[in-house]
Amino acid sequence: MVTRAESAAATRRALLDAAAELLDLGGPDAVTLREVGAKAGVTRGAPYRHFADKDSLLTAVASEGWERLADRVHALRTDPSRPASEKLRDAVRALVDLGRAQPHLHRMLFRWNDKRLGTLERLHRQVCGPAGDPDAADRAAGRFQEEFLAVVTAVAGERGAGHHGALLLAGAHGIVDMEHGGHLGADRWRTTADELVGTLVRVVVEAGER
Amino acid sequence: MVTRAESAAATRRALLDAAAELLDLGGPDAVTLREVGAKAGVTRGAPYRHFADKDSLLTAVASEGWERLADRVHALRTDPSRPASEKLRDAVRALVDLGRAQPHLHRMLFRWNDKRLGTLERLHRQVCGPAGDPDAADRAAGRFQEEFLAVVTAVAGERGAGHHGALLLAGAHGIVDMEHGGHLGADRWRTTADELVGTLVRVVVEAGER
DNA sequence: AATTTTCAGATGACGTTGTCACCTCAACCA
DNA sequence: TGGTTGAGGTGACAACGTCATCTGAAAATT
Repeated sequence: MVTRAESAAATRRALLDAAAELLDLGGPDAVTLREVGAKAGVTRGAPYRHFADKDSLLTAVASEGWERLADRVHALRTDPSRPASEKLRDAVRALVDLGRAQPHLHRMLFRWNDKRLGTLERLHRQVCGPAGDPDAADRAAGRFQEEFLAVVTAVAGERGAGHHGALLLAGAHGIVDMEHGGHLGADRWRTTADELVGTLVRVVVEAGER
Repeated sequence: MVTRAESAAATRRALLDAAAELLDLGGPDAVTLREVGAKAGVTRGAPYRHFADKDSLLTAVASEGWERLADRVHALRTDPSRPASEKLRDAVRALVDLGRAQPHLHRMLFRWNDKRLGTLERLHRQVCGPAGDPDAADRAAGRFQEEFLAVVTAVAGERGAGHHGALLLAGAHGIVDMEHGGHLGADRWRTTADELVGTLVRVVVEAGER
């Protein structure tokens, strides 16, 4: 026998999986609540028992993406059998790999607060208080950032670690994003995304050591 | 008296302006063909006389964004009154400024081939031949890249200019994109987007000189 | 054990959207 | 001048997000 809580949890999981799969295949617009429901074996209205709206569902998917990334970097960081510099390279590569394997999810990770127009967002938060769901994604992304920052610190020391960590993250994200857009494909640059990531890490680490 | 061609050209312009304005205000989803038409003084069906579909309209807007950027960098590059290193800094800053002023347009610039799933896209192009509209955006983006590359070459020389140019572009794009997403706002990094751009340019130029 | 409450899920409905087929009519060309 | 063209208007359609309402079974209460 299945308790109600179990059944609900299973449905929620199925909804998240279905949404993630549709996201990978066709991007956010391809994630229709009707099809998500169908894939999860429920009807179009069911998702509203688990998520406030479509955006919340996608935010939850992004949230799990950050979690996975954070776990991976954490495992990497706490592995004593490898030198710190290798760890940093692999931490960056973890982000790049996820971006390569799941381009649309990558886009989602760096877009969960897309709707806010900057200023409007802060006003909204001041008035309504922090919303429940976005904060989950916020926290998950924060966990990844903490882990990543720790890896950077292990290599470059406390001094300017945040600055260089942010530069690494932004650089890696930019490279992956431009690769998706086809902006690195032109043979104008005479390079590849992999070479760029390599140079990025080397150059930033050297700057950090100085 | 207005000729038909003039009237049509004016409508097309009005449609592009309206779409660009709506894009700036609320992102791609806020660009409704109905509202675009209304702003341009026509009805919802009229845009289809000028653009194949909504995506083509947005692609055309992105195309003009690239054009503007290319023009700006070109003017900068051919100004003899300033040192090459300053020009490079300002070329990067041109991209950053546009990203700051028009976040949604920035997103659009790096996303005009979002729908393609990489492999699928190439198959489609092989079968159907190059589509008319995406190639326009492609060319406009290419013009910007050429101009930017020329600026980089003037500073760092031919050797590895493409590599370092691509790294600069990807880095700048990544920084702006992360800023939009709020991922630089956390005081975890103890830095700002401006500082990051500064470090990026300095570090890459140093690497290029070596 | 019987009854009430709760809540996941189903269903019908509504407004909005992109898109198309069809219509109109003024500018254009022969 | 009469036919052609093509920009724009209009009605219609399917798909979508979302909500109000209903249902039935699990859970809580008595």
